[in-house]
Amino acid sequence: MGAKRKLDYDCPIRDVLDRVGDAWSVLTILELSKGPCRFNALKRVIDGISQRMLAVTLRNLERDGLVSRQVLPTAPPQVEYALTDRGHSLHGAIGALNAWAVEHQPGIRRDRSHYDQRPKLV
Amino acid sequence: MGAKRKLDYDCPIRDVLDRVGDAWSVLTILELSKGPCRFNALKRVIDGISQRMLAVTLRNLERDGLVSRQVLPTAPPQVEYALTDRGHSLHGAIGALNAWAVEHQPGIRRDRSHYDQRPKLV
DNA sequence: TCTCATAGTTACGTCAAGGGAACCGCCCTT
DNA sequence: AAGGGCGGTTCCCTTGACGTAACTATGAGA
Repeated sequence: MGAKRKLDYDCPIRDVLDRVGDAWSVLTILELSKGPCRFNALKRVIDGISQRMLAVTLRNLERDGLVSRQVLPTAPPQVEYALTDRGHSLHGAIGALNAWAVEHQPGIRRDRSHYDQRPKLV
Repeated sequence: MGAKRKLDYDCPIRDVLDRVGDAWSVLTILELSKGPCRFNALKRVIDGISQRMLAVTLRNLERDGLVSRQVLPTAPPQVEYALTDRGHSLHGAIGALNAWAVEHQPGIRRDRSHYDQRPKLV
């Protein structure tokens, strides 16, 4: 069984982790938390994302009701993406994790380099 | 550049996501949150994990100071893994995310199947 | 002596996530 | 008429994550 186990998700957190574990999803949510944004604007501001991955990511977020997609009747038609209420609440939850990360990163960094430098005393 | 971008992590949340996004890490933390446990005991209780992945996962968790590894002077030597304080606090943060997941899963499920059934009105 | 358990490591093959680039129709500007 | 931005889709190919299986050492028990 190669790669990721997309196994039966009776477990709710797995559903979330599938989204939160994906870096592009998180970055997209973080960007959209600042306000609605259009496709190419997102593409420009999310550093390193490919056009394809942005499309895929937005589709998944939309599918989960985290992001809304609105086609503006302009010419040429523009598409505006925004966080839904649910998306905003997930952003909050991610914020909590982010707070943990910010608080503990220095210690983790320290332990990590310490671990890497120690001899292999298997 | 295939698969995951292990890019420069100035961003703390990326560090966390690298761990939290990994299903095995989360499952391991959840198991260890119940109390210390030995290698093969973990292997038996974490459904579907391979020996190799458990070893890799534990190494990474230990490296980040989330899990401690203690060799017991028994014969044959047994190795007991346990959450550190930091590990416990991460377990708390994951719990928050889990709460969000439990609360929103029904809605997500609904939206998801709704999305899947709607015609492709591109 | 043979086998089992404990706690791994190493080698190898596979498979799908994701990057890159080309392509699409539409409209605007030059 | 030729380019350029918008909002994607489709294809191919690489690569890294992961499972499988074999191998390690040590000591207990039959």
